[in-house]
Amino acid sequence: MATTTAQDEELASALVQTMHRLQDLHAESSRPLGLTPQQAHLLCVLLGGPLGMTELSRVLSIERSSLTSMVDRLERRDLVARTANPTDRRACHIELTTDGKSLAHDVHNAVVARIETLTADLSASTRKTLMTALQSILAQA
Amino acid sequence: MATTTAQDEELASALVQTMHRLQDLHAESSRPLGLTPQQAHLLCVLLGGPLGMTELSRVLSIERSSLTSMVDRLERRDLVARTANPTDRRACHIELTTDGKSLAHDVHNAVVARIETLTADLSASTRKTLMTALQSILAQA
DNA sequence: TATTGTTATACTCTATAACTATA
DNA sequence: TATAGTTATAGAGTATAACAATA
Repeated sequence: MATTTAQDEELASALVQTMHRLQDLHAESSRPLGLTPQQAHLLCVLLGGPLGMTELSRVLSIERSSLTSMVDRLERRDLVARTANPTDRRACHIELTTDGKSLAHDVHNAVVARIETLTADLSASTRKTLMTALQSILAQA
Repeated sequence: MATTTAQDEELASALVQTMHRLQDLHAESSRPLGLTPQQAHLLCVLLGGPLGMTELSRVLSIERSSLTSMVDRLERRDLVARTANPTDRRACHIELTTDGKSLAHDVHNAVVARIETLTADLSASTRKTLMTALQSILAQA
């Protein structure tokens, strides 16, 4: 059985605080570009290539029905497009338009730039250990 | 002028990914307790003591007008209460009720428990470095 | 005049349930 | 039957602008 120490809880709390701080920063970077944080996330995910609705909803951790309206709004702004899936007539691919790709790059760069200022003070070795730790955490998912 | 290396960007991207993963985990921990992630955040902030609307909106990074309706909903469920501020009749304190305090502890414990499973694999020294790095990042804010 | 909090309004995000078209 | 995506609906989160009461 797991014994939870005060240090464990402090670390977990620090991770939660950092999450909230990064969320704020993400929102602050998205807004000037005319995007909600959720829209920014969606566009950045699509930088990796087109995805179907079911797959995209899984990546974003939202219901497909919620995604439908999000995609509707972005499609109206010509930031994404629904394209037919040749091998399955029920399905579609969601892909970035030229404008969408450009905006996705902009928001990604803005977020990364903001975060880099937060990590600028860290030593090279701390940075390396941090990277390893984050990869370990992400691997649990 | 800042020179951005590929490693800097990788670290920033890993932080963003971790943020999204922790957000999901936070939502998954809140929902079974009947709370949205935003409501859970609000309640947990109030564990530190009562706050005025302006102060609370600043801590949560939302507009005061948005906070009004959130507090309305939580007050209807008897999780928080608005109490008068004796020294300023315009202002009020938002504080946890007995039920609210209990629920706030529950959600905090649930989130911490989930996060601890993610960091369980890290060595003591990695954990220590991670903690230091997070504190440095949080200090920038 | 400035500040505290609320109201009015309009969008966006989100889930659940029911539906259609296709596999 | 199962899956992909949508529609209908309801509630929650959010911002902007305008407001009342108090400082």
